Amino acid sequence: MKFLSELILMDGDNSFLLQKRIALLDAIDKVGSLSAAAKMVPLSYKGAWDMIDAMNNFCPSPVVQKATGGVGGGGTTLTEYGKNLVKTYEVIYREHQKFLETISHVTDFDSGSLKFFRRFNMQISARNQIVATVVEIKSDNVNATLHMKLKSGYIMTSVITAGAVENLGLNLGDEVIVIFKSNSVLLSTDLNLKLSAMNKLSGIVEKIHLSDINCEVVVNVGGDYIASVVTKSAVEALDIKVGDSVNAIIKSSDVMVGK
Amino acid sequence: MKFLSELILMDGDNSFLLQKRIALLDAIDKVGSLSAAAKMVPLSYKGAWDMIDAMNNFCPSPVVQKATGGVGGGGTTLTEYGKNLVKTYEVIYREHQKFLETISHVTDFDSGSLKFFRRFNMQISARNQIVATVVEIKSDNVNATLHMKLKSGYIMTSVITAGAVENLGLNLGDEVIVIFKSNSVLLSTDLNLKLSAMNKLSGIVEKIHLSDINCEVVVNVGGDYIASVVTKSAVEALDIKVGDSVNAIIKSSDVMVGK
DNA sequence: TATCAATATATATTAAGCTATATAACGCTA
DNA sequence: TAGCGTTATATAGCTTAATATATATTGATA
Repeated sequence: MKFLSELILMDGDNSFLLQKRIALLDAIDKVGSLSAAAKMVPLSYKGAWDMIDAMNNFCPSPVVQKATGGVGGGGTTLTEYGKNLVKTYEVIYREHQKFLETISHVTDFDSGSLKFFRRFNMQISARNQIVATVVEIKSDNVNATLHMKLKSGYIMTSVITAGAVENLGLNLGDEVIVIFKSNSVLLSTDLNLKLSAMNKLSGIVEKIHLSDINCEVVVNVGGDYIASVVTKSAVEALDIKVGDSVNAIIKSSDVMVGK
Repeated sequence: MKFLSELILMDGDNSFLLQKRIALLDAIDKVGSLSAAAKMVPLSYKGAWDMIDAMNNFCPSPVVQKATGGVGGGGTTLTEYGKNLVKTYEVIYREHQKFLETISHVTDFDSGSLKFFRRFNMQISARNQIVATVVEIKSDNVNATLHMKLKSGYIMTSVITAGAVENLGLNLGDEVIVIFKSNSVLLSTDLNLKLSAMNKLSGIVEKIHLSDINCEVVVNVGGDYIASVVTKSAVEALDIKVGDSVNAIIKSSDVMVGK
């Protein structure tokens, strides 16, 4: 979807104009008329008309459908494509704002470099990335123990270095991402198993994906999906099938935190 | 450094103007004169003068030092502050471009959401994040083995899911970030130790940071720093001191990859 | 002290974009 | 067929910002 980034983002010259364009689309969706939407934004009718015309020509698919004449004189409505454009813009805009906020914190003005990490804007290979809220922080000189609450209600524990807590600026109540590799996830069918200092999450097996040696098992834990890679023989020994109840077990030292 | 983000980034209305401002500063630094720099950008003299005046007034510290009269008529030179501004802008600009490029790939236009991860723009708690280049990819249905070359020449191995390789769009030659927790790093003084399927990196102990129970040891491996957290007793047993040669050992399944 | 090339400052012109306004075309309804 | 509120289209006017241009000022140097 390269075209989208060009329309929305590369337009750095005047992202302000872009915001008006999206506001216009949004208003059209609400009002059903270009002239009325133009007044809402506000924008002159011709200005609004030119914008829509430009977008319809530029986009691979029209953004609005216009009707002239008829009862009520006609009207303008968003196409499915136009609605997607608005929705996508909002996602990207929010993410962009977050980017702007973050980068000012991690940039070192005096040296002209990124303070902690060379790149913080990246995707990582870990399959398991779950949103959570920090509910407790315990720290000594070297290590810190974090407790985080998932939306399913489960509390997860992570042990990371105290330096990392400081670098991330972690505080109680922060929304964070709990990260762990699928290799770090063990499975157990003994639901009453007692373990210390471990994360134990009960869920339902959603999907099983086999290869010659390994096996990826996806477990639904209260709406969050956890991927586990275990050996094929382990799955056979436990006799795990889709729909079974299982425990996903993750060592707290295998759990990382992102913010 | 909140002010910086306001100057550089919040100026979304006309980041184009901003680019001109930076280009002007850069030209001044090269030429040593405002009028000559204005011609280079290009920009009218008054336009350039107004820009500089605005920046000098807006910034907490002047951006340039101007001299009128004297041999050669005077001149304009960047202050230390102005030089930092240019340097910092370049870092942020590059990072911003990367952001723009990435977000168009991970945004799903049809649903208006982020495709793979809810947030990819984050810092993570892992202390060890080292730049490397992908030199080999072996993949089966579930797992993939990656070989990556550090700038020090060492090859590191990572085992991640095949799905992750696909999501990240990993290819040979890509620049990636090797990520692992300091808890996953073992230390050994037996430099000839043979291990299979492990990452073994020789380096020099740079720093030792003690607490009651744990101990953080920082090892310099050919210019890259690797942090290891081990128990205090282990450090005492191995008798590790700053300046010693040690091996840092990381299981390949503990190594994550970021892009 | 005259000279020189730069800064400092003001004014008129140009360019671009948007607004305001007017008018035509349209097609359903009563 | 007359009425309506909308889209479609053209034009004149306003606003803003940048440019072009001109002129004064400055201070070390020959």
